[in-house]
Amino acid sequence: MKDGTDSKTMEVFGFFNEVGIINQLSSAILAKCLPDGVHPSHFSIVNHLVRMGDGKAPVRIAAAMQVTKNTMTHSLKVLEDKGFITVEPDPADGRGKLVRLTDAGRTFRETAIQSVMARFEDMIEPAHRDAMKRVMSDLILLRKHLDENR
Amino acid sequence: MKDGTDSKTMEVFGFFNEVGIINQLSSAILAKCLPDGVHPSHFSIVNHLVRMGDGKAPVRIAAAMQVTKNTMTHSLKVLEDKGFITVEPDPADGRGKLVRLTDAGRTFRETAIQSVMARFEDMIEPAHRDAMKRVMSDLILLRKHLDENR
DNA sequence: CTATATTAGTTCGATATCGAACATTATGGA
DNA sequence: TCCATAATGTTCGATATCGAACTAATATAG
Repeated sequence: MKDGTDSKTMEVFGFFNEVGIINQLSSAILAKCLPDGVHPSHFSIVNHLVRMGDGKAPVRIAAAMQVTKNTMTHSLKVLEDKGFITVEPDPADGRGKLVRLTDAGRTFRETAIQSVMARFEDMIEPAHRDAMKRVMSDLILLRKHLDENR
Repeated sequence: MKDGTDSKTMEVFGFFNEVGIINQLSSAILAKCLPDGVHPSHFSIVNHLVRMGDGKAPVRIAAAMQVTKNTMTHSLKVLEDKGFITVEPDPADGRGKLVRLTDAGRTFRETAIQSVMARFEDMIEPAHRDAMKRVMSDLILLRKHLDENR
């Protein structure tokens, strides 16, 4: 108001501001539930491979995770060193590689999820679950639109 | 479902997943609207000082931005080098410093906001503004709760 | 079939961020 | 008053991420 910003701008910035803070807080919580040396982004990659299926090319995972290829190269190296994934050449494309989960990777994900949910047990009350449910469809709408028009 | 995760976990992770993607996409858009060498986090600091008033201690800004003190030290150095802020010792507390905006800092914020909103003009339709308005109160509820219980 | 353009992955240098340890200054209780 | 405790800001080393340039392999146009 007093800074002269118009109402549309304040609405849009206000929305993205709330989203940014919630993301930061939830990432911080997740980070504390992960083993030392495992970053939330590493968890996201493993989680994605469990949910969407493994045997994917790094460039596909990078696109899904919204990071650059070089970042993915680095993250996959970390996950491979930890034994959570394997990275093999793609027999069908000499340029490509295929990423596959190991049992240790799947176990890591299960453990991490249990740890996070245990943390949330004391924290997320029914009212908050209801709020999450209420906003989901709109968030998906906005996410899809931003994703398609970036 | 097929991965055996229970429905509460899927709800909670689904919510934070959408929030994370939206945050990433909006940050990427903001980043492209900023001058070279200015990070979205730098914009956030200046924006915060305009909205909440300047003359604050770095540790206060760090708390508001949800980053550590050392990160704030670094970011303030960047902003000072760019001439967007001044950092002076706090006369009332020998340990502290006070951060103040310069005219260049305020101008930078105005320009950045105009640039981002111009980008959003072609992108955010009335339906999306409505969606943002609908979710705001629930997002604020969740943000406050997470913030208080971290 | 060959030359060009595109794609996958990597490497390099730079920046943002973090945790831990540190020096300096305030504050509060004996 | 004086010492223990806390708070502010900084420094250091490590990691995540990015953009740009590079190599190798594939795809496409002529």
